[in-house]
Amino acid sequence: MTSGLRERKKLATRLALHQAALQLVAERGLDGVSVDDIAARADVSPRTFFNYFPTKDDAVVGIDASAVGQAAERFTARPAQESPVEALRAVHAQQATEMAGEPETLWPLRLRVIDEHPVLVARLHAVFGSAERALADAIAARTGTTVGADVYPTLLAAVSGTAMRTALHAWLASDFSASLPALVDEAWDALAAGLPAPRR
Amino acid sequence: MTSGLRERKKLATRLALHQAALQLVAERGLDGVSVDDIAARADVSPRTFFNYFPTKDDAVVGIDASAVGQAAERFTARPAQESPVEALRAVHAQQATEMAGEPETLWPLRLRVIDEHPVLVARLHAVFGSAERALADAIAARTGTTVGADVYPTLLAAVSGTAMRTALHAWLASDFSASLPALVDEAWDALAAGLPAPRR
DNA sequence: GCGAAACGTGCAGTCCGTGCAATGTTGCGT
DNA sequence: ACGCAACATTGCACGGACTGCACGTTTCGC
Repeated sequence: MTSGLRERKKLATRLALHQAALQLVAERGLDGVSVDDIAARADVSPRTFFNYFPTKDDAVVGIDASAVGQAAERFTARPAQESPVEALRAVHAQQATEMAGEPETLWPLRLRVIDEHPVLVARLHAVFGSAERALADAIAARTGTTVGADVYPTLLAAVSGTAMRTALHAWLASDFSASLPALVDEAWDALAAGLPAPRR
Repeated sequence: MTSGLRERKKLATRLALHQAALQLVAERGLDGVSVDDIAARADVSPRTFFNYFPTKDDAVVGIDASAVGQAAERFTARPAQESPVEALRAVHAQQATEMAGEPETLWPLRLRVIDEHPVLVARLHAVFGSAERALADAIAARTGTTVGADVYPTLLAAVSGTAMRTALHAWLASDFSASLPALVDEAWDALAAGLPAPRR
């Protein structure tokens, strides 16, 4: 499937750099860590670092563009009779489960580090942003409109990103004791109801 | 009111730098413009540039933190019987009117330039982000919850930012021929209705 | 006016990010 | 097994972003 020694090595190096970046920044803060430090811990030359990430910040966030188109593809693959919101909820449910199930500490550490550095939050937004653009096209296709003619596709795509980010943030705030899928669901419940003031 | 020669000069220099940055980047693109170029056009030394903006990108975006808390304050000032969404709509309506009425070309140019550079979009998101944090607190106060206990305040604050950004983007896409307040309203209609698929 | 505080500026230095060219590794055909 | 072609790693040199510091100049409150 993944085949090739080359491919595997590349993936391994990329992950090593990402984890080195995460750990170091968690210890010393973003400004206390240089690209040279990260490269050193991952056992590659500083120059090689930039073959894997265009930016120090990107190495810390460590989400590749390939995972980005995924959401739009999954959305398109959902049964046609589902409404856009229903389809999105299903996609998010799947993603949330995957994130919560990964190497365990990766996402928590990532989120903790990102949350402490506004620059990285912005970077994360940028990553989501390109996913949302693809998603907007997919939504437009499903509803028979175009992104230019109607606000709906762009709005819904952006809102879905917001829902996921909010859930991730709440997950972090709960110190990862809450269930991520449950938080995602909660967010979508509020959205689907038109954001009414919560009863107390 | 604004008093002091010092204050006025500072404001003027800040604006000069921002506009210099905008124009230059519009002409040559973000990478074609150096801080020295911007400082030169605004008639200050390169070193002085950094007394006004922490970053080249910030000078291009040019939105100060003072305008940021504004949304939360206005929200809090709304009559108490309004629901959170109603109050937010009112605040956004006012903001949209102001933006559309400003020096005319400032926002259009800003949006055009920002939209062409993902890095700047991220920076804009960061600015909105701090506004949203303040807003979340205000929303929590209004609904009698706290930001920690419930997703609602954070979610609604983030969604409101999304609504405004989406409207701004649609405004840009219409080449500024559409009415910004109308676009904002349209976005909120969809949100308040729970984001149903648009009828065709 | 006058002293204190704020502002503008130059200088030196660190780090980020990139193009280029040399060197080492891997994959593949024979 | 061999050698060549493709690709990955690395060092070097460079331009630009940003910061701390020190010094001269301007403005403010009295």
